[in-house]
Amino acid sequence: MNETRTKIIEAAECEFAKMGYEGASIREITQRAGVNIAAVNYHFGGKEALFKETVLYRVRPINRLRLDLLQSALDASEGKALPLRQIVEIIVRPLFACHIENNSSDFSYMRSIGKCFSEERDFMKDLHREALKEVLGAFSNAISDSLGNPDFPKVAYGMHFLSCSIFGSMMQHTRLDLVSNGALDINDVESLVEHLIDFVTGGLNAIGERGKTSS
Amino acid sequence: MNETRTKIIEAAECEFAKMGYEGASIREITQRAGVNIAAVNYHFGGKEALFKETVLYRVRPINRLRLDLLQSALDASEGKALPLRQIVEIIVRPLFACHIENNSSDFSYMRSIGKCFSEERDFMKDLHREALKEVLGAFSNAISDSLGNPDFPKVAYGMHFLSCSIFGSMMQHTRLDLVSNGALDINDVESLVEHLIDFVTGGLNAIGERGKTSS
DNA sequence: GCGCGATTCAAACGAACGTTTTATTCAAAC
DNA sequence: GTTTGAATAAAACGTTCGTTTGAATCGCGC
Repeated sequence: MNETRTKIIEAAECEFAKMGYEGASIREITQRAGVNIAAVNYHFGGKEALFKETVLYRVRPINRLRLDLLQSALDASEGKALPLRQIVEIIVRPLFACHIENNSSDFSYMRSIGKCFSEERDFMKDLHREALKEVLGAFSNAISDSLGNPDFPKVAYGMHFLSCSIFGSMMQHTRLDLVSNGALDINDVESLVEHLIDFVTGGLNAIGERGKTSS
Repeated sequence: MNETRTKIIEAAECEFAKMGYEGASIREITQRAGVNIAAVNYHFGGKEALFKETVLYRVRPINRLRLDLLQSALDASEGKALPLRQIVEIIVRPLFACHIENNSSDFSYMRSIGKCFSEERDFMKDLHREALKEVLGAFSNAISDSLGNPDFPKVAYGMHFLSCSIFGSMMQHTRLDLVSNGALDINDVESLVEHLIDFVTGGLNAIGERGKTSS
C-alpha cells in the first residue's frame, strides 16, 4: 500500500545517487515518479526527511539480515570465534543481495546510501550514526574475537577501512571500467563480491598481525 | 601572484568539501575568500571550471611526487620487482604529505577531490579519468610485477579496492570517531597512514594469492 | 446519497542560485 | 598627463529551487 510513497522513494534513490543531495530536485524526482510535486511534502514532510527515508528504506532490511546471519553463525560455533572470512561475508553479501534480486542495472541505492557518509550536513551525520550503530558493536566484537582480540585501535581502524572498501567499491563501481581499461565486466557482481571479500579479509588480517612475532 | 585566484581556490576547496558540488554556492565561496562574486567567472569562467581547478590544484603535485618516487625506487631496484608495501607507501604517503605540511585541521582537499569520484556528472567523470590516467598505468604495472603478474582482473580489482580504501578513509575520516566510540585520536594522521598501508598491502596480497596452491 | 478525512492537483510564493552587465579603480607605458 | 588593458565592484538578470496554498477529487463508513 501507499504506492505513492514507494514510487517517490524509488525515484528519489535514483536521483540522489546520480546528482547528490543538493543536485537532486524535488521536481525531477516527482516527475520521474509520476506524482504531483506536492506529494513529497505531504508524505514525507520535506526533502531532508525524504532523503532519510530513502536511505533507511534499504539499510533497515540489510542490517536486519546481517544481524540474523551473524547470530545464526554464532549459535552454530559453540562459543568459538568465527573465521574472519565468514564474518566479512556476512557483512558484504547482504549489501549485494538486493542488487542481485532486483536485477537492477546499477548501484543507485548504494550510492545514495554512500552519499550520507561523504557530506557534512548534520542530519546526514545523524543518519550515518543511526545506520551504523545498529551493526557496529556486534561485528566489531566478532572481528576482534576472530583476530585474537588485538589492541582496540586495530579493530577500530579495521572497521573503518572495511567500511571504506565496501562503500567505495559500490558507490564508484563504474571506476572498474577505468582501472581495467574496459577489460572487466562491471556487471559481473559475483566476481566483484568475491574479490572484495578477499581484499577485506586480507586487509583485516594484516592489521591484526601488525607488530606480532611470527606465531 | 594572482592572489585572488588562490584565495578563491582555497575557499572553494573548503566549501566543496563541506557541501558538495551543488551545495556549495559561489556567493559563499567568494564571501569566504573576501573577493567580489564576479571574480569566479572572471578568473575561472564558471563553477564547473572552478571545481576542476580546485581538484587539479592538489592532484597535480601529488601525482608528480608519486611518479618521481616510483621512478627513483625502480631505478634503485636493478630490474627486480619492488616489495608490495613499498609501492603502497609511494601511493599513499604523498596524499597525506600536504595535510601534514599545512597542519590543516581536516581533509577538506581530499574530500573535495573525492567528490568527483562519487558523482555522475560528465565533467566529473572526465576529471576523474584525467587525474587517474596520470598514475594508473605505472602503478598497475609495478603492483602486477610485485604480485608475480597474476591474471589481469586481479590487478584491476586490486587497484579498485586500493583506491576505495584510500579515498574513503580520507573523505570519511571523521567516522573514525564513530567506529571507535571516541577512543581514537582522529588527528593522529601518522597512525592512520600506518594502518591504512597495512590494510591495503594485506588486501592486495590476499587477492594475489587467490586460488594459488601454497608456493 | 451524504459526509468526511485522506489524498492529489495546479498554481503561486519567496528565496537563493550562477551568471552577466556596466561602471569604476588601478597600475604601468608612453 | 593621458591612454590602455586588466582587475574589481555593485547591481540586476532570468532561472530554478523547496515549500505552501486552497481547491478538487477520491474512497469508504453510515
